[in-house]
Amino acid sequence: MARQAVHPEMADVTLPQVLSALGDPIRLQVVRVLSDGAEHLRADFPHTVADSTLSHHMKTLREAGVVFSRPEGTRCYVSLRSELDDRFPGLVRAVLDADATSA
Amino acid sequence: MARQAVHPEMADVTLPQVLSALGDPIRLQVVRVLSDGAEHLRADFPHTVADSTLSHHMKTLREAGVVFSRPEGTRCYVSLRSELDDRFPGLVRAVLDADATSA
DNA sequence: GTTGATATTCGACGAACATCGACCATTGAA
DNA sequence: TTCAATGGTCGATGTTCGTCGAATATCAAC
Repeated sequence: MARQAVHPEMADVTLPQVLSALGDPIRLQVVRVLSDGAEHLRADFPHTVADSTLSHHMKTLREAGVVFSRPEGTRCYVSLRSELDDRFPGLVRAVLDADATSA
Repeated sequence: MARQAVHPEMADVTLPQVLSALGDPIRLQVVRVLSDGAEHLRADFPHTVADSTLSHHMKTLREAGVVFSRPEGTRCYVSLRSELDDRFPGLVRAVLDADATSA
């Protein structure tokens, strides 16, 4: 993969930014996959869009402080950023619960 | 005001739609004002944008099932839609709490 | 009626976004 | 040292979004 791991400081992350990032069906689907707390690879995420498009969504989630990307070799392990819960306690949980009960 | 009351069925409201609606600073500010559970008038909302712009944001919130508009005379009373909490339990509360603790 | 207050709609604009295909960068292995 | 695999970046394109001012609709009060 190309370099890069631009993760913002949690203090710089705003609530509208986070909600906006979660307010897209594909990105929400990504977060749902990550909700088990484990690291996941590209293969676990939706193939409903082009790879480049998914990259874009990942970038959005990363820049909103929602996910953490850890490159390893040619792979890229993605997980939820736990610090997000320090900044906005209970928020992600509430969103995931809402997502689960609305299915 | 022009006749209007396009409130969607709660069942048709999607989570991304709600999150997207809340993912804007001005709309979030509106929801914060409404968080006391009471009805509010235009005058209570931010004057930082043009009236027409605020109308637009109100429409977005209405169509996302977040707020309820009740015209009365020339006024327009706006409040949070309580059914939203039936559809996505705890969501709005979590967002408002996150908003409060991040200030 | 006419006027004034209040809110929505309309038409327009630039900015931001989602999407794609094509290309580039990094790495591990043949 | 090539090569394939993985994933990120770039440029283009069409769409949506936030914003405004102006026009319109509604109602109250005179």
